[in-house]
Amino acid sequence: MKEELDKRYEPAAIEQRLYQFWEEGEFFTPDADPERPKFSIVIPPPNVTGRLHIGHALVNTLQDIVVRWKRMSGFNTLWLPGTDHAGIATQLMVERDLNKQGISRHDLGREGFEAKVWEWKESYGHQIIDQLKRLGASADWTRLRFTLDEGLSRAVRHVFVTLYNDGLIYRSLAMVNWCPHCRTAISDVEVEFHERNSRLYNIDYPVAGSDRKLTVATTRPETMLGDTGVAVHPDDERYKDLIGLEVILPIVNRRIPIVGDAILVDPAFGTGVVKVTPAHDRNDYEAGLRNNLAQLQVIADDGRMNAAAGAEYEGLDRFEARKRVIEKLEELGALAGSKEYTHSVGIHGKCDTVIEPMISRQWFVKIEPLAKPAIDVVRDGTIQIIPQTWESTYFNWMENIHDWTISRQLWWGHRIPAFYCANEHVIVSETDPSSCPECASTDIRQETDVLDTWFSSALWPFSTMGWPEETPDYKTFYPTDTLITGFDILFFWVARMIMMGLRFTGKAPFSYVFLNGLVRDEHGQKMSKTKGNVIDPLDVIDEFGADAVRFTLAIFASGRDIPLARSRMQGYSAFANKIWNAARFAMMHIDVDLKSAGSIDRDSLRIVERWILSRLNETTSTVNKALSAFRFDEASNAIYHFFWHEFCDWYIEMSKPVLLGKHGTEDDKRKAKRVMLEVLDRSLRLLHPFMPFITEEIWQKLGGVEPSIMVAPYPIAEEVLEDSEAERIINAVTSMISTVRNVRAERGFAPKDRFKLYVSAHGRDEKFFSDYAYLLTELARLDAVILNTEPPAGAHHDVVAGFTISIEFPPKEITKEQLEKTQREIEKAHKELGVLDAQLGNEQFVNNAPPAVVEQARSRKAELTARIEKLQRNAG
RNA sequence: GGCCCCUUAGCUCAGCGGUAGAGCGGCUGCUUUACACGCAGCAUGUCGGCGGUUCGAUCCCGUCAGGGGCCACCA
Repeated sequence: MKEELDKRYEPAAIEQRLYQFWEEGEFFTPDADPERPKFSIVIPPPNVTGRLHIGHALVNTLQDIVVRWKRMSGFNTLWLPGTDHAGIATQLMVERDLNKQGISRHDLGREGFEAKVWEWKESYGHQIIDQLKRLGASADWTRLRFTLDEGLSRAVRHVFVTLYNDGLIYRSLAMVNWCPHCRTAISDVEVEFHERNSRLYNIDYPVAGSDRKLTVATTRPETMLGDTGVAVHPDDERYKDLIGLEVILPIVNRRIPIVGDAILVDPAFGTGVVKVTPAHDRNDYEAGLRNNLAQLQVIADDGRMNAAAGAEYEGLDRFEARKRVIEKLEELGALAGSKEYTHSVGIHGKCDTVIEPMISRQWFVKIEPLAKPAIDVVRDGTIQIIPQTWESTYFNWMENIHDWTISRQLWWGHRIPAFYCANEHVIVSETDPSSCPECASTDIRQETDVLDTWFSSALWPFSTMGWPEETPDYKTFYPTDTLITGFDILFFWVARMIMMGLRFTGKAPFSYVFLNGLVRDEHGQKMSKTKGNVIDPLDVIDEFGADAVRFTLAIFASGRDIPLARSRMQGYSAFANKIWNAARFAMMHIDVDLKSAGSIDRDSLRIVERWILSRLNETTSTVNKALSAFRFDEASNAIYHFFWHEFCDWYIEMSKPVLLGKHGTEDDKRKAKRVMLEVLDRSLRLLHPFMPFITEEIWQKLGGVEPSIMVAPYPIAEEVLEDSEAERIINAVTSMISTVRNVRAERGFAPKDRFKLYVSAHGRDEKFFSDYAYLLTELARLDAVILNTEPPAGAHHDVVAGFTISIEFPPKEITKEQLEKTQREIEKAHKELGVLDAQLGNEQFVNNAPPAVVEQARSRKAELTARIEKLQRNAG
């Protein structure tokens, strides 16, 4: 071997080359071996025109970790990638671009516009895919899907038609959330409520034929133009006599009825009188139906007032109309005051426009029959949501679910497979009908609305596998195993996939849902362009390497929000460099590669080698367990700690005397090299899912049998490698070394000063400390280790890991500070001893506590007693 | 109003019944032949307050106080 590595790890130099090697080697594509168990996962499809942001980086890093882990663990693994057509988002983006050129989508017409968006998709659709590749994502790109692909579109049509025929899709006039900017209906979950400062206006409505007036309050005065009634509580003594009379609506001077409505009106709230605008308010709509009030639409699709609002207001934007109405009311003396008011306002998150409730004919999914079984599978554990605390949120939402508005008045999306004939008969069909089955009319036109993007995403786990055909992929890989996504789309996506999956495949689409948190900045603030605290994953990949970015995301990923800091990524790029240099050191000494290295004769190993293998074994066990439980943080932490602080800090240092020929036989050296190679190999494989690039690069230089580390077997813990004896003794050695270093620094000696160490050890331990004294002399920089001999007067005494030791220093004045420090330590030990004495003196403790705990307390007491005695000698 | 989460070292967080931990930052040494993106050492905590359960509580239960999230309501 003896191959030289560069002194520093340069990620940019290898990442692209290795990714290309993987892709060309077809390592991401599962084989057709039906003997091996399968593992499958589908990507949460990013928007096709999107750009990779840090949230994508997180969710895809976690998926890739799981996928690489499973693949190496022997599963026939499929990670199925794809993109989403993202109806509104994409349409808005393309429209914005057209607007810059002074073109509106209406200039192009529907077909022309659609063609334009497809052009966009061709130009920018691969961008996010390329960016995922830079992250190291090992998805099977040969199976790349897009929600508007023909196959997926057919699944969409099939589901729509089936649900329609089952009576679960209906078309109806109803109050919906209308976005005047996008000019489409949107579903309830798409409405975001934000607190806004506003004013609450009181308006006097004179009662017709009386000198009384009713005062109503509103934050939306312009809607009064569409009022068709006022309501009071039927039992309200103040007003009940007025029910059945009319008020005269100011400005428009229309007479509208006073009705009694116990549901709409809370007599204790405000004036106890409510203006009723059935066409522009959800509650008023219901109240209007109950009381036979007219529905008068005064706001048009585009958010401007229409002719029904009156000539004075027609054509004005609703907010401009609001101002004018207030002015007019003041002028008429009908404004009875106003006050500042904070309330939540429905906003369309995609375009930041205030939602206008509107009556409109839309398509809906009757959701309750779909929700029930979807609740059951989570309740009975068929699907597990992790962290589990999200389950109550899921239940809460599913149990109060409303019908799903699925039609969108957009051009970009799956056009609803419904048709109307000249006689307005509705034909719902997967294929285009040539004539109406009811009236034989051949004058057929298709519904112009498209479906909510989430309608197609809801089918993603099976539509991507070729469903409704029973394709080999569908049979092999559906249902999938795990879903990893953000909690923010639990309702939008996860819940709907569960409902649709159960309904159409009869199976839960996955068994585990891991919901990751939000990536925030280092102080827990949301990342936003305006705050300027956004971390661009591509920037940090350039700066620190993909492995460091991935590792940082993983080590924070426990399901909570992630406070991401550049300093952490810098820290883990240092870790990558550490790995690189450990490998560099190893390769300077190791002279066999993995292919030709024989097996290890464990029985003949020296204790240092037994120890590191035992530590690695425990790490392996921790990592596998943690990954099974989606504890990415615990898994990555365990490897980090092992590699840096056990393997590098201790094992490599302890192996140097042997490797450099300062100690031991040629055979010892050969074994040390073999174990060094073993630990490096296993560590790299263990680490590969987290840091795929650097591990591949080094592992290939070590000459692995498999063509790539990504298809080498993932380490599993083996009981034979557990070695408590080695752990006990090496723990004592490292503790002694730390104590010597510590005391050396405390007493103000230089690192080059050498001392003698006296250790009292008996039986097998005496043999050990005699054979392995070099570990102490080399690492603690000692002259000699002297066993079971009375140390000279003035030596420093201590008890470490059960062994009494003394350090013989050259004569040097002990300072006051040092004495005080010793006193503090004695006090601390006394305090702990006091606690132990109290415990052991307590019959309840001795009788009730587990024997191991009592035993531990006894031995700790013995050690503390001995230690206090030694420390007191140090203090003179 | 309903549900959920958080409060532990200067910062960001692990730990969740048996002697308080990590990373970053700070301080002191060290050009030790893998790595100064390094090595060694040091410091700092009434584990938010108050009760309770327990032989024992940072950990379990109750309660109060701060902070955050989701849903519903908001004339």
